[in-house]
Amino acid sequence: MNSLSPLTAQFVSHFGEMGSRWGINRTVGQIYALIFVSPKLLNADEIAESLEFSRSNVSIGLKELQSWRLVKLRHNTGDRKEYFEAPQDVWEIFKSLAEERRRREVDPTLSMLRDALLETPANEADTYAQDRMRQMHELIELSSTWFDDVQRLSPETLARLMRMGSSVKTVLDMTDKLKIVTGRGRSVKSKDE
Amino acid sequence: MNSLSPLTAQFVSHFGEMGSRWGINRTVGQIYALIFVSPKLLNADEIAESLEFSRSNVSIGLKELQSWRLVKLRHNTGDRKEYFEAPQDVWEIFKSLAEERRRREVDPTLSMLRDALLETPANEADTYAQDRMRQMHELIELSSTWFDDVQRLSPETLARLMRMGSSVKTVLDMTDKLKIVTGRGRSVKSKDE
DNA sequence: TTGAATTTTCAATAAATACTGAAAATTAGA
DNA sequence: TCTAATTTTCAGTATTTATTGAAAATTCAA
Repeated sequence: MNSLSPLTAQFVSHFGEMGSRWGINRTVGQIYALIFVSPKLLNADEIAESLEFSRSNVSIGLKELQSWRLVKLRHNTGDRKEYFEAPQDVWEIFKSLAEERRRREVDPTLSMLRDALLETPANEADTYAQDRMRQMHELIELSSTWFDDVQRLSPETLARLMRMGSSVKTVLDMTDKLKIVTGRGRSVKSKDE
Repeated sequence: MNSLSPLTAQFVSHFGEMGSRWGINRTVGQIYALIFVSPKLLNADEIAESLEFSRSNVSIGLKELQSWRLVKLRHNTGDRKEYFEAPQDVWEIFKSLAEERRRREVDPTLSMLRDALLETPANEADTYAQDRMRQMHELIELSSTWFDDVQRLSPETLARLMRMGSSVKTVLDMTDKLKIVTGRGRSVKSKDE
């Protein structure tokens, strides 16, 4: 890793390792890490130089990162090169990642499950299998629509919710009581309402 | 896939594909899927037979699944073979998965970041890099302690929270008002309180 | 303890994935 | 339009990861 400060080198190399546990590969992880901590926009040649990868490898990696919406392409005036940066807001980054994983992994699974649930079970075992698939479908559907909802909260509200931690239960209980008293909203029933 | 019903075959093969996008590999994904939808405990030979993998491959795959706490080992009376099953409760499964990912991916990253944050930046660029790392650390720390908290909620409370979706904001606002009126708890201040 | 049943390990091989350099394609200004 | 700068593609190679069969280790009941 040519001329990287020890601090950055450490970070970059950790992301390389982690990258491969993730779907993403080592190179891509390192490229991202480098861009993430860089105070200035970087171009592909600089990245290839710093990380000692071939130019073509960097090109492929950057394409991958763009497809995950983790890096943004920029142009500097009077320079034909393409420059890259990571979005500033880490929440934004987190959301892109989540959205993209959802698109690639969750949605296809939901769609497969939906199809499977429409089929007529051929025997006992199929009936059981279908029931398991139903449970899985329900869980995934519930958690992903919830994630959608939460994502739409303002960062402030979200932070508030998070800071609240498990004491959120008290709050829920409180509002249920209020609803019962005032008669507003539907009261909360058992799981299968 | 020997003698699997079309329904199960479809499910198993989807998990195979997905498995490789995940950290897990194709074989492991398929083994898990098969166990998940099976109405009875399965032993390694049955799995090898159904999926047409070598016995040793199944053995390795099962070890991997156990290390993720995704399958449980059982013994049938009067039979020396080891039988496997997936936990019944899909929430349990989800939690194991999350915990294990955390242990393997999140915790090492947090620890690397903490180390990096203790170092003295050598120059401008390092100062910036460290600041970016601080942002990342904060986000990861916040979301993982939150996840811990949420995980501790009863399934009912959790379901309640989820069903509530983004209207949770209204509830938070409501309680803030109550707290102000009654003077209980600390009021919620700006992000950097 | 022994030994049959069973699981695990391991070295060899196969398959998949990553990486490179060189050539082709694209781009934007002259 | 032409050309130099730049990015992308691609076929070949290297590396990593997955898979297997056979041998070793373990286990449990007799």
